[in-house]
Amino acid sequence: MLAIKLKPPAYLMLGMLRLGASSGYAIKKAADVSTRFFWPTSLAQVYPELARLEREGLVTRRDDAHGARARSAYQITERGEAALLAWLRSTHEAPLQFRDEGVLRLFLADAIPYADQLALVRRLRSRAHAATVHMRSEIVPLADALAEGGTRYPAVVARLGADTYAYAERWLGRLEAELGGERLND
Amino acid sequence: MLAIKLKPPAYLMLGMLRLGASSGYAIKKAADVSTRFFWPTSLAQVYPELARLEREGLVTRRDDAHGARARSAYQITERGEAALLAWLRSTHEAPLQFRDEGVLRLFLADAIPYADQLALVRRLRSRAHAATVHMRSEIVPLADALAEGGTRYPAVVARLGADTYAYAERWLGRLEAELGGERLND
DNA sequence: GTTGGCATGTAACTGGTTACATGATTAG
DNA sequence: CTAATCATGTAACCAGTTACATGCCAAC
Repeated sequence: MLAIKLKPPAYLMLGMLRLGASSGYAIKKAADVSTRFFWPTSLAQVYPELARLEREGLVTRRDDAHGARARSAYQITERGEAALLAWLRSTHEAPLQFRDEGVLRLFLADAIPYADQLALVRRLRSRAHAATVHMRSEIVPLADALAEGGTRYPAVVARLGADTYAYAERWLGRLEAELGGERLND
Repeated sequence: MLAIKLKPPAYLMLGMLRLGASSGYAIKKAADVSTRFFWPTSLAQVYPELARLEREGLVTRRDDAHGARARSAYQITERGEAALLAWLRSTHEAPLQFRDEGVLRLFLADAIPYADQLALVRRLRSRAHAATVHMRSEIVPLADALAEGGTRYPAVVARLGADTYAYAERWLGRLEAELGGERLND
């Protein structure tokens, strides 16, 4: 069988279909409360990508209108399933990449006086705190509910995210304390 | 004074000029060993952006040829310095965003059998391990050398990065152990 | 003498976002 | 009745990367 190479957003959509989402809109909604933190998605990506997947026979589309409101219900095909599994098993790991304006600021913080440095660190910590709280209170419970149906990895990932944010929060808290004590770069 | 709004790559370049890089090439080289992990940059971004900064009077350019090899030496102006400081002090925090194919795979790992899940987790852990080692052995020492000259935040950021990768590594190690013991989703 | 690093720049492309455009259904 | 949400799609734009193009200088 020919190996099908797709980009990550395509696998995300195949995966969401497998998890029960059927319309493009539903895929986007599901992504917003789960993969958003490590793979954000917009509707303008979802619809064209679904059309492409249909052309390639990785999903099938059927009409699923609700009253007069049009809706398409997509389903993953065997070919689609095979492509998804092959990707999940492939050993090639893309290097992690992230971009963050906050950390960039911190990197350049020697340019500003002590009080501003301290304020910056505080802001970064409170941002990490907000992220931790949000993950723990909003995302983890949803993922845990899924886990009861046997789909466990969303909960694993939610917890990884929440814990990592919490770690960053503690780390920045320690930095703040050190700065407070030491009067670095006044 | 008119508030100048620039995008993060522009501030990165202003900051690198402040830290002693003078040519576009040098900025790119410096970014590759420091900001790469939270703000990667390519030469095709650096040169046009420097030209733009010069047009806006945030940097000045002078000729700095080395023999017959052309080179431009840039310097941050007072206006440039002011713009950088204003950005560093501004309270608005852009939300952290990162994209990672590895975590996306983990999120969808319920689709593959137990052995493959375990292999995936192992790969993610070893990737985190490699990142930790690289940061600790390559990046942190360079940043520490800078710190002796009084520029301390690059070392702070390098340590934050190294520690966070190490945390992820431990976390994935625990997950691996749990999976190994529990035979989740066989 | 030849390889690798220094040095600058542009063109084409890719991946992704925001804004636009439209309309139905449902919950308050 | 009206606001929010469901639902689909396109067009324009933006940020960033890769590939191309060129050539000098230093080290081995």
